Amino acid sequence: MKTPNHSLNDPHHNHLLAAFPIGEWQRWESLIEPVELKVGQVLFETGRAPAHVYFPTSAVVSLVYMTQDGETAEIAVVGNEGVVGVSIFMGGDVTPHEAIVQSAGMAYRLSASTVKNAMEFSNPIMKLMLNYTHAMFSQVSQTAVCNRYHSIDQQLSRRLLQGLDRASSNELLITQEAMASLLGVRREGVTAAALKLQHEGAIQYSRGHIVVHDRQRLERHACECYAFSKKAYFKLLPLPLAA
Amino acid sequence: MKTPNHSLNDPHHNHLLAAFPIGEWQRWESLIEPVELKVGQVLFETGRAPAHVYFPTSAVVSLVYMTQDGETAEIAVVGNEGVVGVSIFMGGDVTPHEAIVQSAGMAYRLSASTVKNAMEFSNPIMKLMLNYTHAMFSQVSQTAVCNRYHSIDQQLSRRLLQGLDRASSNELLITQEAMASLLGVRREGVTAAALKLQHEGAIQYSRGHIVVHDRQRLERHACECYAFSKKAYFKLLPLPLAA
DNA sequence: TGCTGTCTGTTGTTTGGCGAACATAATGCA
DNA sequence: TGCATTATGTTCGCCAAACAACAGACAGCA
Repeated sequence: MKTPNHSLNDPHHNHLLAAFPIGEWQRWESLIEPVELKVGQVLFETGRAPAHVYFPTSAVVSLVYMTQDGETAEIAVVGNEGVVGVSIFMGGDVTPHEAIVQSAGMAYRLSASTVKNAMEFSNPIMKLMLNYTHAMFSQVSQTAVCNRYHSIDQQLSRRLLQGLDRASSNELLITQEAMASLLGVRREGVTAAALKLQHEGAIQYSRGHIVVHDRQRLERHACECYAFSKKAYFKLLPLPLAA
Repeated sequence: MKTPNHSLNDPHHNHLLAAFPIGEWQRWESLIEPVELKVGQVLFETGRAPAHVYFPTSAVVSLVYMTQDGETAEIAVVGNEGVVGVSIFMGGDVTPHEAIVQSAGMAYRLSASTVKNAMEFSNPIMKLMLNYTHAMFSQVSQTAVCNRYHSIDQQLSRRLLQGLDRASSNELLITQEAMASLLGVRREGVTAAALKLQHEGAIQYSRGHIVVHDRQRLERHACECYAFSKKAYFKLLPLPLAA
Protein backbone atom coordinates (compact mmCIF):
# COMPACT_ATOMS: atom_id res chain seq x y z
CA MET A 1 0.00 0.00 0.00
CA LYS A 2 1.29 3.44 -0.86
CA THR A 3 1.84 5.72 2.08
CA PRO A 4 -0.81 8.42 2.00
CA ASN A 5 0.46 12.00 1.96
CA HIS A 6 -1.62 12.96 4.98
CA SER A 7 -1.46 12.02 8.63
CA LEU A 8 -3.77 9.66 10.46
CA ASN A 9 -5.59 12.67 11.81
CA ASP A 10 -6.22 14.37 8.54
CA PRO A 11 -9.94 14.22 7.72
CA HIS A 12 -8.94 12.71 4.39
CA HIS A 13 -7.73 9.63 6.15
CA ASN A 14 -11.40 8.72 6.26
CA HIS A 15 -12.18 7.26 2.88
CA LEU A 16 -15.64 8.74 2.63
CA LEU A 17 -14.53 12.25 3.51
CA ALA A 18 -11.63 11.83 1.10
CA ALA A 19 -14.13 11.08 -1.64
CA PHE A 20 -16.10 14.28 -1.14
CA PRO A 21 -15.86 16.33 -4.33
CA ILE A 22 -13.37 19.17 -3.91
CA GLY A 23 -15.98 21.80 -4.62
CA GLU A 24 -18.18 20.39 -1.90
CA TRP A 25 -15.43 20.09 0.57
CA GLN A 26 -15.07 23.80 1.17
CA ARG A 27 -18.64 23.99 2.31
CA TRP A 28 -18.09 21.39 5.02
CA GLU A 29 -14.68 22.32 6.22
CA SER A 30 -15.94 24.78 8.81
CA LEU A 31 -18.73 22.51 10.05
CA ILE A 32 -16.74 19.38 10.56
CA GLU A 33 -15.24 18.90 13.96
CA PRO A 34 -12.45 16.57 15.14
CA VAL A 35 -13.18 14.51 18.25
CA GLU A 36 -11.19 12.02 20.23
CA LEU A 37 -13.02 8.78 20.91
CA LYS A 38 -12.21 6.66 23.93
CA VAL A 39 -12.65 2.92 24.32
CA GLY A 40 -16.11 2.04 25.54
CA GLN A 41 -17.56 5.44 24.70
CA VAL A 42 -21.15 5.19 23.54
CA LEU A 43 -21.74 7.35 20.47
CA PHE A 44 -25.41 6.67 20.51
CA GLU A 45 -27.85 4.41 22.27
CA THR A 46 -30.63 2.19 21.06
CA GLY A 47 -33.87 4.03 20.54
CA ARG A 48 -32.37 7.48 20.81
CA ALA A 49 -31.97 10.05 18.08
CA PRO A 50 -28.26 10.32 17.26
CA ALA A 51 -26.95 13.89 17.46
CA HIS A 52 -23.97 13.46 15.12
CA VAL A 53 -22.53 11.31 12.42
CA TYR A 54 -18.93 10.22 12.94
CA PHE A 55 -16.28 9.66 10.29
CA PRO A 56 -13.51 7.71 12.03
CA THR A 57 -9.93 8.27 10.95
CA SER A 58 -8.07 6.13 13.47
CA ALA A 59 -10.91 5.04 15.79
CA VAL A 60 -12.93 1.87 15.30
CA VAL A 61 -16.60 1.66 16.25
CA SER A 62 -18.90 -1.33 16.72
CA LEU A 63 -22.59 -1.30 15.96
CA VAL A 64 -24.12 -3.50 18.60
CA TYR A 65 -27.61 -4.85 18.91
CA MET A 66 -28.93 -5.76 22.34
CA THR A 67 -31.83 -8.06 23.16
CA GLN A 68 -34.37 -7.46 25.90
CA ASP A 69 -32.44 -9.69 28.30
CA GLY A 70 -29.25 -7.79 27.66
CA GLU A 71 -27.56 -10.27 25.33
CA THR A 72 -25.51 -8.45 22.74
CA ALA A 73 -24.30 -9.03 19.21
CA GLU A 74 -22.25 -6.87 16.93
CA ILE A 75 -23.86 -6.38 13.55
CA ALA A 76 -21.17 -4.29 11.86
CA VAL A 77 -17.76 -2.69 12.37
CA VAL A 78 -16.91 0.80 11.19
CA GLY A 79 -13.41 2.16 10.79
CA ASN A 80 -11.86 4.73 8.52
CA GLU A 81 -13.60 3.20 5.52
CA GLY A 82 -16.98 4.42 6.65
CA VAL A 83 -19.31 6.43 8.79
CA VAL A 84 -21.30 5.85 11.95
CA GLY A 85 -24.88 7.09 11.91
CA VAL A 86 -26.36 6.27 8.53
CA SER A 87 -29.74 6.22 10.27
CA ILE A 88 -29.67 10.00 10.32
CA PHE A 89 -29.82 10.54 6.61
CA MET A 90 -32.11 7.55 6.12
CA GLY A 91 -34.71 9.47 8.04
CA GLY A 92 -35.00 7.31 11.10
CA ASP A 93 -35.29 9.36 14.23
CA VAL A 94 -33.89 6.46 16.15
CA THR A 95 -31.28 3.81 15.54
CA PRO A 96 -32.08 0.17 16.17
CA HIS A 97 -28.62 -0.43 17.61
CA GLU A 98 -26.01 1.28 19.70
CA ALA A 99 -22.59 2.48 18.58
CA ILE A 100 -19.68 1.75 20.90
CA VAL A 101 -16.05 2.72 20.44
CA GLN A 102 -13.97 -0.45 20.20
CA SER A 103 -10.63 1.09 19.56
CA ALA A 104 -9.66 4.57 20.70
CA GLY A 105 -8.69 7.16 18.15
CA MET A 106 -9.83 10.18 16.20
CA ALA A 107 -12.96 10.83 14.23
CA TYR A 108 -14.58 13.79 12.55
CA ARG A 109 -18.16 14.57 13.22
CA LEU A 110 -21.02 16.56 11.75
CA SER A 111 -24.26 17.46 13.49
CA ALA A 112 -27.37 15.58 12.46
CA SER A 113 -29.03 18.69 11.06
CA THR A 114 -26.01 19.55 8.94
CA VAL A 115 -26.02 16.08 7.50
CA LYS A 116 -29.69 16.22 6.67
CA ASN A 117 -29.13 19.49 4.82
CA ALA A 118 -26.15 18.10 3.00
CA MET A 119 -28.26 15.28 1.67
CA GLU A 120 -30.81 17.69 0.24
CA PHE A 121 -28.31 19.82 -1.57
CA SER A 122 -25.47 17.63 -2.60
CA ASN A 123 -26.25 14.78 -4.87
CA PRO A 124 -22.69 13.40 -5.05
CA ILE A 125 -22.48 13.22 -1.27
CA MET A 126 -25.87 11.59 -1.06
CA LYS A 127 -24.71 8.96 -3.51
CA LEU A 128 -21.53 8.38 -1.60
CA MET A 129 -23.44 7.80 1.61
CA LEU A 130 -25.91 5.51 -0.08
CA ASN A 131 -23.14 3.44 -1.57
CA TYR A 132 -21.60 3.04 1.83
CA THR A 133 -24.93 2.13 3.37
CA HIS A 134 -25.32 -0.54 0.77
CA ALA A 135 -21.99 -2.08 1.66
CA MET A 136 -22.95 -1.97 5.32
CA PHE A 137 -26.23 -3.63 4.47
CA SER A 138 -24.24 -6.46 2.92
CA GLN A 139 -22.14 -6.73 6.03
CA VAL A 140 -25.18 -6.99 8.27
CA SER A 141 -26.76 -9.64 6.04
CA GLN A 142 -23.54 -11.55 6.12
CA THR A 143 -23.49 -11.34 9.90
CA ALA A 144 -26.96 -12.83 10.03
CA VAL A 145 -25.84 -15.83 8.00
CA CYS A 146 -22.57 -16.11 9.90
CA ASN A 147 -24.47 -16.28 13.17
CA ARG A 148 -26.54 -19.08 11.79
CA TYR A 149 -23.94 -21.33 10.27
CA HIS A 150 -20.38 -20.68 11.33
CA SER A 151 -18.38 -21.93 14.30
CA ILE A 152 -16.83 -19.80 16.99
CA ASP A 153 -13.41 -20.53 15.51
CA GLN A 154 -14.44 -19.17 12.16
CA GLN A 155 -16.17 -16.15 13.58
CA LEU A 156 -13.31 -15.22 15.86
CA SER A 157 -10.88 -15.38 12.97
CA ARG A 158 -13.21 -13.33 10.82
CA ARG A 159 -13.60 -10.67 13.48
CA LEU A 160 -9.89 -10.45 14.17
CA LEU A 161 -9.27 -9.85 10.49
CA GLN A 162 -11.95 -7.21 10.32
CA GLY A 163 -10.32 -5.50 13.27
CA LEU A 164 -6.91 -5.79 11.70
CA ASP A 165 -8.07 -4.17 8.47
CA ARG A 166 -9.10 -1.14 10.44
CA ALA A 167 -6.10 -0.97 12.75
CA SER A 168 -2.79 0.75 12.18
CA SER A 169 -0.66 -2.12 13.47
CA ASN A 170 -0.88 -5.85 13.90
CA GLU A 171 -1.95 -5.48 17.50
CA LEU A 172 -5.57 -5.40 18.61
CA LEU A 173 -6.73 -4.27 22.01
CA ILE A 174 -9.67 -6.33 23.18
CA THR A 175 -10.24 -8.85 25.94
CA GLN A 176 -11.74 -12.26 25.34
CA GLU A 177 -14.68 -11.22 27.43
CA ALA A 178 -15.39 -8.23 25.19
CA MET A 179 -14.87 -10.28 22.06
CA ALA A 180 -17.39 -12.79 23.39
CA SER A 181 -20.07 -10.17 23.72
CA LEU A 182 -19.36 -8.91 20.20
CA LEU A 183 -19.72 -12.37 18.75
CA GLY A 184 -22.64 -13.12 21.02
CA VAL A 185 -21.05 -16.22 22.53
CA ARG A 186 -19.66 -17.21 25.91
CA ARG A 187 -16.26 -16.11 27.06
CA GLU A 188 -15.14 -19.74 27.45
CA GLY A 189 -15.92 -20.35 23.82
CA VAL A 190 -13.64 -17.50 22.80
CA THR A 191 -10.91 -18.76 25.14
CA ALA A 192 -10.97 -22.16 23.49
CA ALA A 193 -10.89 -20.76 19.97
CA ALA A 194 -8.18 -18.27 20.86
CA LEU A 195 -6.04 -20.98 22.46
CA LYS A 196 -6.26 -22.99 19.30
CA LEU A 197 -5.14 -20.04 17.20
CA GLN A 198 -2.32 -19.35 19.63
CA HIS A 199 -1.06 -22.92 19.61
CA GLU A 200 -0.96 -22.75 15.84
CA GLY A 201 1.14 -19.62 16.05
CA ALA A 202 -1.40 -17.44 14.28
CA ILE A 203 -1.82 -15.05 17.16
CA GLN A 204 -0.43 -14.33 20.55
CA TYR A 205 -2.27 -12.60 23.29
CA SER A 206 -2.32 -11.67 26.90
CA ARG A 207 -4.84 -9.73 28.91
CA GLY A 208 -6.48 -7.82 26.14
CA HIS A 209 -3.48 -7.49 23.84
CA ILE A 210 -3.73 -9.58 20.72
CA VAL A 211 -0.82 -9.65 18.30
CA VAL A 212 -1.42 -11.22 14.93
CA HIS A 213 1.61 -13.13 13.70
CA ASP A 214 0.20 -15.06 10.79
CA ARG A 215 -2.54 -13.32 8.91
CA GLN A 216 -2.85 -15.96 6.24
CA ARG A 217 -3.52 -18.63 8.78
CA LEU A 218 -6.31 -16.52 10.20
CA GLU A 219 -7.72 -16.15 6.73
CA ARG A 220 -7.76 -19.88 6.30
CA HIS A 221 -9.66 -20.28 9.57
CA ALA A 222 -12.14 -17.53 8.83
CA CYS A 223 -15.39 -18.19 7.04
CA GLU A 224 -16.21 -16.77 3.64
CA CYS A 225 -17.98 -13.91 5.40
CA TYR A 226 -14.73 -12.06 5.86
CA ALA A 227 -13.80 -12.02 2.21
CA PHE A 228 -17.34 -11.26 1.10
CA SER A 229 -17.96 -8.28 3.31
CA LYS A 230 -14.55 -6.88 2.43
CA LYS A 231 -15.35 -7.28 -1.23
CA ALA A 232 -18.58 -5.35 -0.73
CA TYR A 233 -16.64 -2.34 0.55
CA PHE A 234 -14.11 -2.57 -2.23
CA LYS A 235 -16.81 -2.58 -4.85
CA LEU A 236 -18.82 0.25 -3.52
CA LEU A 237 -16.25 2.66 -2.24
CA PRO A 238 -13.85 4.83 -4.12
CA LEU A 239 -10.95 3.91 -1.86
CA PRO A 240 -10.04 0.47 -0.59
CA LEU A 241 -9.44 -0.58 2.97
CA ALA A 242 -5.83 -0.85 4.03
CA ALA A 243 -4.27 -3.65 2.06
CA MET B 1 -59.26 -3.70 9.92
CA LYS B 2 -61.14 -1.26 7.73
CA THR B 3 -61.80 -2.45 4.24
CA PRO B 4 -59.75 -0.33 1.88
CA ASN B 5 -61.66 1.38 -0.90
CA HIS B 6 -59.49 -0.14 -3.57
CA SER B 7 -58.96 -3.70 -4.67
CA LEU B 8 -55.97 -5.86 -3.84
CA ASN B 9 -54.68 -5.16 -7.31
CA ASP B 10 -54.84 -1.42 -7.14
CA PRO B 11 -51.29 -0.03 -7.03
CA HIS B 12 -52.34 1.87 -3.95
CA HIS B 13 -52.66 -1.34 -2.06
CA ASN B 14 -48.91 -1.12 -1.78
CA HIS B 15 -48.24 1.24 1.08
CA LEU B 16 -45.22 2.87 -0.46
CA LEU B 17 -46.92 3.57 -3.76
CA ALA B 18 -49.93 4.82 -1.86
CA ALA B 19 -47.70 7.33 -0.13
CA PHE B 20 -46.36 8.82 -3.36
CA PRO B 21 -47.37 12.48 -3.47
CA ILE B 22 -50.32 12.94 -5.83
CA GLY B 23 -48.42 15.34 -8.01
CA GLU B 24 -45.65 12.80 -8.43
CA TRP B 25 -47.98 10.00 -9.09
CA GLN B 26 -49.03 11.17 -12.52
CA ARG B 27 -45.46 11.03 -13.68
CA TRP B 28 -45.13 7.37 -12.77
CA GLU B 29 -48.49 6.08 -13.77
CA SER B 30 -47.48 5.33 -17.33
CA LEU B 31 -44.16 3.76 -16.36
CA ILE B 32 -45.40 1.41 -13.71
CA GLU B 33 -46.35 -2.04 -14.83
CA PRO B 34 -48.45 -4.72 -13.12
CA VAL B 35 -46.96 -8.21 -13.02
CA GLU B 36 -48.14 -11.50 -11.64
CA LEU B 37 -45.63 -13.24 -9.45
CA LYS B 38 -45.61 -17.01 -9.06
CA VAL B 39 -44.37 -19.04 -6.12
CA GLY B 40 -40.69 -19.79 -6.40
CA GLN B 41 -40.09 -17.17 -9.05
CA VAL B 42 -36.68 -15.55 -8.69
CA LEU B 43 -36.91 -11.77 -9.06
CA PHE B 44 -33.19 -11.38 -8.92
CA GLU B 45 -30.16 -13.46 -8.19
CA THR B 46 -27.15 -12.92 -6.01
CA GLY B 47 -24.45 -10.94 -7.70
CA ARG B 48 -26.58 -9.83 -10.61
CA ALA B 49 -27.81 -6.34 -11.38
CA PRO B 50 -31.58 -6.28 -10.75
CA ALA B 51 -33.55 -5.03 -13.74
CA HIS B 52 -36.62 -3.84 -11.83
CA VAL B 53 -37.90 -2.85 -8.45
CA TYR B 54 -41.11 -4.55 -7.34
CA PHE B 55 -43.88 -3.10 -5.21
CA PRO B 56 -45.97 -6.09 -4.09
CA THR B 57 -49.68 -5.62 -3.60
CA SER B 58 -50.75 -9.18 -2.83
CA ALA B 59 -47.51 -11.10 -3.40
CA VAL B 60 -44.95 -11.79 -0.70
CA VAL B 61 -41.23 -11.95 -1.43
CA SER B 62 -38.32 -13.31 0.60
CA LEU B 63 -34.83 -11.90 0.52
CA VAL B 64 -32.58 -14.89 0.88
CA TYR B 65 -28.87 -15.10 1.45
CA MET B 66 -26.99 -18.18 0.35
CA THR B 67 -23.60 -19.37 1.54
CA GLN B 68 -20.95 -20.90 -0.66
CA ASP B 69 -22.07 -24.42 0.24
CA GLY B 70 -25.65 -23.63 -0.67
CA GLU B 71 -27.04 -23.18 2.82
CA THR B 72 -29.72 -20.52 2.84
CA ALA B 73 -31.19 -18.03 5.27
CA GLU B 74 -33.90 -15.47 4.84
CA ILE B 75 -32.84 -12.02 5.92
CA ALA B 76 -36.08 -10.12 5.32
CA VAL B 77 -39.65 -10.50 4.10
CA VAL B 78 -41.34 -7.99 1.83
CA GLY B 79 -45.07 -7.70 1.29
CA ASN B 80 -47.38 -4.85 0.43
CA GLU B 81 -45.72 -2.67 3.05
CA GLY B 82 -42.56 -2.36 1.03
CA VAL B 83 -40.45 -2.75 -2.05
CA VAL B 84 -38.03 -5.31 -3.40
CA GLY B 85 -34.83 -3.94 -4.87
CA VAL B 86 -33.61 -1.16 -2.61
CA SER B 87 -30.09 -1.98 -3.85
CA ILE B 88 -30.94 -0.24 -7.10
CA PHE B 89 -31.34 3.21 -5.70
CA MET B 90 -28.57 2.67 -3.19
CA GLY B 91 -26.22 2.48 -6.09
CA GLY B 92 -25.13 -1.11 -5.84
CA ASP B 93 -24.91 -2.72 -9.22
CA VAL B 94 -25.43 -6.04 -7.53
CA THR B 95 -27.49 -7.33 -4.65
CA PRO B 96 -25.89 -9.44 -1.97
CA HIS B 97 -28.97 -11.66 -1.78
CA GLU B 98 -31.61 -13.16 -4.00
CA ALA B 99 -35.31 -12.33 -4.05
CA ILE B 100 -37.72 -15.27 -4.24
CA VAL B 101 -41.50 -15.14 -4.40
CA GLN B 102 -42.89 -16.87 -1.31
CA SER B 103 -46.52 -16.28 -1.91
CA ALA B 104 -48.05 -15.77 -5.34
CA GLY B 105 -49.82 -12.54 -6.15
CA MET B 106 -49.56 -9.22 -7.86
CA ALA B 107 -46.88 -6.58 -7.82
CA TYR B 108 -46.11 -3.41 -9.70
CA ARG B 109 -42.71 -2.85 -11.11
CA LEU B 110 -40.52 -0.08 -12.41
CA SER B 111 -37.36 -0.48 -14.45
CA ALA B 112 -34.08 0.14 -12.70
CA SER B 113 -33.26 3.15 -14.85
CA THR B 114 -36.63 4.77 -14.15
CA VAL B 115 -36.07 4.35 -10.45
CA LYS B 116 -32.63 5.87 -10.61
CA ASN B 117 -34.07 8.89 -12.38
CA ALA B 118 -36.89 9.17 -9.91
CA MET B 119 -34.42 9.41 -7.08
CA GLU B 120 -32.61 12.29 -8.72
CA PHE B 121 -35.70 14.35 -9.35
CA SER B 122 -38.12 13.59 -6.58
CA ASN B 123 -37.03 14.32 -3.09
CA PRO B 124 -40.22 13.08 -1.40
CA ILE B 125 -39.96 9.72 -3.12
CA MET B 126 -36.31 9.46 -2.24
CA LYS B 127 -37.17 10.06 1.38
CA LEU B 128 -39.91 7.48 1.29
CA MET B 129 -37.56 4.87 -0.06
CA LEU B 130 -34.89 5.73 2.45
CA ASN B 131 -37.35 5.44 5.29
CA TYR B 132 -38.34 2.03 4.10
CA THR B 133 -34.74 0.97 3.69
CA HIS B 134 -34.12 1.99 7.25
CA ALA B 135 -36.95 -0.19 8.51
CA MET B 136 -35.60 -3.07 6.46
CA PHE B 137 -32.17 -2.47 7.90
CA SER B 138 -33.70 -2.91 11.34
CA GLN B 139 -35.32 -6.12 10.25
CA VAL B 140 -32.05 -7.53 8.96
CA SER B 141 -30.23 -6.58 12.17
CA GLN B 142 -32.96 -8.20 14.16
CA THR B 143 -32.60 -11.34 12.06
CA ALA B 144 -28.90 -11.46 12.85
CA VAL B 145 -29.61 -11.38 16.58
CA CYS B 146 -32.50 -13.81 16.26
CA ASN B 147 -30.23 -16.29 14.51
CA ARG B 148 -27.82 -16.05 17.36
CA TYR B 149 -30.05 -16.37 20.36
CA HIS B 150 -33.51 -17.68 19.69
CA SER B 151 -34.85 -21.23 19.49
CA ILE B 152 -36.48 -22.81 16.47
CA ASP B 153 -39.83 -22.60 18.27
CA GLN B 154 -39.49 -18.89 18.69
CA GLN B 155 -38.27 -18.29 15.18
CA LEU B 156 -40.97 -20.38 13.58
CA SER B 157 -43.65 -18.47 15.48
CA ARG B 158 -42.06 -15.19 14.52
CA ARG B 159 -41.89 -16.09 10.87
CA LEU B 160 -45.49 -17.33 10.78
CA LEU B 161 -46.64 -14.05 12.22
CA GLN B 162 -44.60 -12.09 9.72
CA GLY B 163 -46.19 -14.12 6.94
CA LEU B 164 -49.64 -13.61 8.41
CA ASP B 165 -49.22 -9.84 8.53
CA ARG B 166 -48.60 -9.87 4.81
CA ALA B 167 -51.29 -12.37 3.87
CA SER B 168 -54.92 -11.72 3.09
CA SER B 169 -56.25 -14.62 5.17
CA ASN B 170 -55.21 -16.72 8.12
CA GLU B 171 -53.83 -19.39 5.84
CA LEU B 172 -50.21 -19.57 4.76
CA LEU B 173 -48.92 -21.71 1.94
CA ILE B 174 -45.51 -23.10 2.74
CA THR B 175 -44.11 -26.53 3.44
CA GLN B 176 -42.03 -27.37 6.47
CA GLU B 177 -39.15 -28.07 4.15
CA ALA B 178 -39.34 -24.59 2.64
CA MET B 179 -39.76 -22.98 6.05
CA ALA B 180 -36.65 -24.81 7.21
CA SER B 181 -34.55 -23.29 4.47
CA LEU B 182 -35.91 -19.83 5.26
CA LEU B 183 -35.01 -20.18 8.91
CA GLY B 184 -31.75 -21.87 8.04
CA VAL B 185 -32.47 -24.97 10.13
CA ARG B 186 -33.25 -28.63 9.44
CA ARG B 187 -36.65 -29.75 8.31
CA GLU B 188 -36.94 -32.04 11.34
CA GLY B 189 -36.48 -29.07 13.60
CA VAL B 190 -39.38 -27.31 11.98
CA THR B 191 -41.51 -30.46 12.20
CA ALA B 192 -40.92 -30.68 15.93
CA ALA B 193 -41.71 -27.03 16.51
CA ALA B 194 -44.78 -27.15 14.27
CA LEU B 195 -46.09 -30.24 16.03
CA LYS B 196 -45.84 -28.47 19.32
CA LEU B 197 -47.77 -25.49 18.02
CA GLN B 198 -50.37 -27.79 16.55
CA HIS B 199 -50.86 -29.74 19.75
CA GLU B 200 -51.44 -26.48 21.54
CA GLY B 201 -54.08 -25.58 19.01
CA ALA B 202 -52.26 -22.51 17.76
CA ILE B 203 -52.02 -23.73 14.19
CA GLN B 204 -53.15 -26.57 12.02
CA TYR B 205 -51.38 -27.71 8.94
CA SER B 206 -51.14 -30.31 6.29
CA ARG B 207 -48.87 -30.58 3.31
CA GLY B 208 -47.99 -26.97 2.89
CA HIS B 209 -51.22 -25.45 4.14
CA ILE B 210 -50.91 -23.75 7.48
CA VAL B 211 -53.99 -22.32 9.14
CA VAL B 212 -53.47 -20.06 12.10
CA HIS B 213 -56.15 -20.57 14.74
CA ASP B 214 -54.73 -18.73 17.69
CA ARG B 215 -52.64 -15.73 16.80
CA GLN B 216 -52.10 -14.65 20.37
CA ARG B 217 -50.61 -17.95 21.29
CA LEU B 218 -48.17 -17.60 18.43
CA GLU B 219 -47.28 -14.17 19.68
CA ARG B 220 -46.49 -15.57 23.08
CA HIS B 221 -44.21 -18.17 21.54
CA ALA B 222 -42.45 -15.72 19.26
CA CYS B 223 -39.38 -13.85 20.34
CA GLU B 224 -39.29 -10.10 20.75
CA CYS B 225 -37.93 -9.87 17.21
CA TYR B 226 -41.42 -10.04 15.77
CA ALA B 227 -42.77 -7.09 17.70
CA PHE B 228 -39.62 -5.07 17.19
CA SER B 229 -39.38 -5.39 13.46
CA LYS B 230 -43.08 -4.68 13.12
CA LYS B 231 -42.66 -1.57 15.21
CA ALA B 232 -39.87 -0.41 12.93
CA TYR B 233 -42.22 -0.47 9.94
CA PHE B 234 -44.98 1.27 11.84
CA LYS B 235 -42.68 4.06 12.85
CA LEU B 236 -41.14 4.69 9.51
CA LEU B 237 -43.98 4.22 7.11
CA PRO B 238 -46.98 6.39 6.53
CA LEU B 239 -49.35 3.41 6.50
CA PRO B 240 -49.33 0.48 8.90
CA LEU B 241 -49.28 -3.18 8.04
CA ALA B 242 -52.63 -4.91 8.12
CA ALA B 243 -53.79 -4.94 11.71
C1' DT C 1 5.12 -5.77 49.15
C1' DG C 2 0.78 -7.39 49.35
C1' DC C 3 -4.04 -6.76 48.15
C1' DT C 4 -7.64 -6.53 44.76
C1' DG C 5 -9.75 -6.85 40.59
C1' DT C 6 -9.50 -8.31 36.01
C1' DC C 7 -8.32 -11.67 32.69
C1' DT C 8 -7.54 -16.32 31.29
C1' DG C 9 -7.52 -21.51 31.74
C1' DT C 10 -9.98 -25.82 33.00
C1' DT C 11 -13.40 -29.28 34.03
C1' DG C 12 -17.87 -31.65 34.21
C1' DT C 13 -22.62 -31.55 32.90
C1' DT C 14 -26.47 -30.51 29.96
C1' DT C 15 -28.85 -29.50 25.77
C1' DG C 16 -30.49 -27.75 21.35
C1' DG C 17 -29.98 -28.75 17.09
C1' DC C 18 -27.51 -31.54 13.35
C1' DG C 19 -26.91 -35.90 10.41
C1' DA C 20 -28.66 -39.83 8.69
C1' DA C 21 -31.90 -43.20 7.92
C1' DC C 22 -36.34 -44.82 7.58
C1' DA C 23 -41.67 -45.15 8.16
C1' DT C 24 -46.05 -43.39 7.06
C1' DA C 25 -49.36 -40.63 4.76
C1' DA C 26 -51.44 -37.64 1.48
C1' DT C 27 -51.57 -35.96 -3.32
C1' DG C 28 -51.37 -36.03 -8.19
C1' DC C 29 -50.90 -38.17 -12.26
C1' DA C 30 -51.11 -42.23 -15.45
C1' DT D 1 -57.12 -47.67 -9.48
C1' DG D 2 -52.33 -47.95 -8.84
C1' DC D 3 -47.92 -45.82 -8.66
C1' DA D 4 -44.68 -42.20 -8.07
C1' DT D 5 -43.81 -38.11 -5.71
C1' DT D 6 -43.91 -35.12 -2.11
C1' DA D 7 -44.80 -34.03 2.72
C1' DT D 8 -44.63 -35.21 7.40
C1' DG D 9 -43.43 -38.09 11.60
C1' DT D 10 -39.89 -40.62 14.31
C1' DT D 11 -35.62 -42.42 16.06
C1' DC D 12 -30.71 -42.73 17.44
C1' DG D 13 -26.27 -41.12 17.84
C1' DC D 14 -23.41 -37.12 17.94
C1' DC D 15 -21.38 -32.62 18.70
C1' DA D 16 -20.75 -27.73 19.36
C1' DA D 17 -21.70 -24.70 22.45
C1' DA D 18 -24.23 -23.39 26.67
C1' DC D 19 -24.30 -23.48 31.80
C1' DA D 20 -21.88 -23.65 36.15
C1' DA D 21 -18.16 -23.36 39.12
C1' DC D 22 -13.63 -22.65 40.27
C1' DA D 23 -8.37 -21.99 39.97
C1' DG D 24 -4.45 -19.63 38.67
C1' DA D 25 -2.10 -15.57 36.84
C1' DC D 26 -1.02 -11.10 35.88
C1' DA D 27 -1.38 -5.84 36.57
C1' DG D 28 -1.96 -1.88 39.00
C1' DC D 29 -2.48 0.41 43.11
C1' DA D 30 -2.09 1.27 48.14
